[in-house]
Amino acid sequence: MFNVLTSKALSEVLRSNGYKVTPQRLAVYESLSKTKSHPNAETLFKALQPQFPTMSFATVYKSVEIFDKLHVIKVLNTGEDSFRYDADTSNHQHIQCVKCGRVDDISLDCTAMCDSAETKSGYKVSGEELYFYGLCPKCRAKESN
Amino acid sequence: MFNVLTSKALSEVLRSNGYKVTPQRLAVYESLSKTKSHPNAETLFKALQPQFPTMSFATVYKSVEIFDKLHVIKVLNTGEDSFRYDADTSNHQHIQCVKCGRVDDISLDCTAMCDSAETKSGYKVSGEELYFYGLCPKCRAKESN
DNA sequence: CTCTCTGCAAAATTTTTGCACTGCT
DNA sequence: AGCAGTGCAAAAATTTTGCAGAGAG
Repeated sequence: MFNVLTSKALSEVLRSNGYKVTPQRLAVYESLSKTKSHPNAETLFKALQPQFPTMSFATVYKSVEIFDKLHVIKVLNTGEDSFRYDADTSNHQHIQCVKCGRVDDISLDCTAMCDSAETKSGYKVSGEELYFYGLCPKCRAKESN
Repeated sequence: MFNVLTSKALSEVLRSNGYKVTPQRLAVYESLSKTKSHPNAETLFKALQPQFPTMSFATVYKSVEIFDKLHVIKVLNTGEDSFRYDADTSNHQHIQCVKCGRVDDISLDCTAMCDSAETKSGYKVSGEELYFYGLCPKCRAKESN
């Protein structure tokens, strides 16, 4: 279901791939794994500021780049100007509110669709990114007022 | 199937929405509608250079922004650094080669999946963007050498 | 103790904006 | 003729890079 790593597990992944375990990297990952808001680099950076006043943007970007490379996070691409990040690497999709911009998780089975995509395209499909857009429950409620 | 506008039809859409019909806008749209390569702004700009040496990046961006607003093109978001554009507004999806980066069209029926997304999320779903990733036929052939 | 990582600032990239001039209607 | 559009350059926004000093293993 919800699939995030403990600090210990992350440390192990980093170490075994030749990356050093640093407080900054642990902090970036921990911050990401504790939210469901799918933050972008700026939001992530701001969230880390209070506890890590010296943390820099460069470190945030360098950290998520490594995490992405090691497949311990997912990079989301909702069509905004900046990327969002998700520590939950379980197979799931995302839906964004066209009004307030929030991004939520959904869990859909898309094997049939991927198979169909493979057949129709002639590609060897290795992954997919599905984004849905619409009005979130809260905005729907406001809308009907 | 493949759903692009003639210059005449585009002119009509522009005019009826209060936008002026200019050679640059027609050229940007025509260039987009004549390729299946889903170019980004830079590629589009370079393709237009020979015929329109004075064309600027600003004009390309301003044009596609209007086209997007009028729903006569689609903006693609494959996860690269820049956006790609597609003049085909028919209901279809995209697949990108993880090796050579090319983007191809696929046509899938995703009504069932959208319904499922709506039910599971509580959102009122109004649209979706599906991206598949894998090895294109050409790169598969090279791979097996 | 070595060598990677951090943090800062500067650079690179993509996209947007301001403004004088052009040209569509 | 009026006013939106173009084109240039400068600005903004996001991400990347270089490098000196800090710190993990």
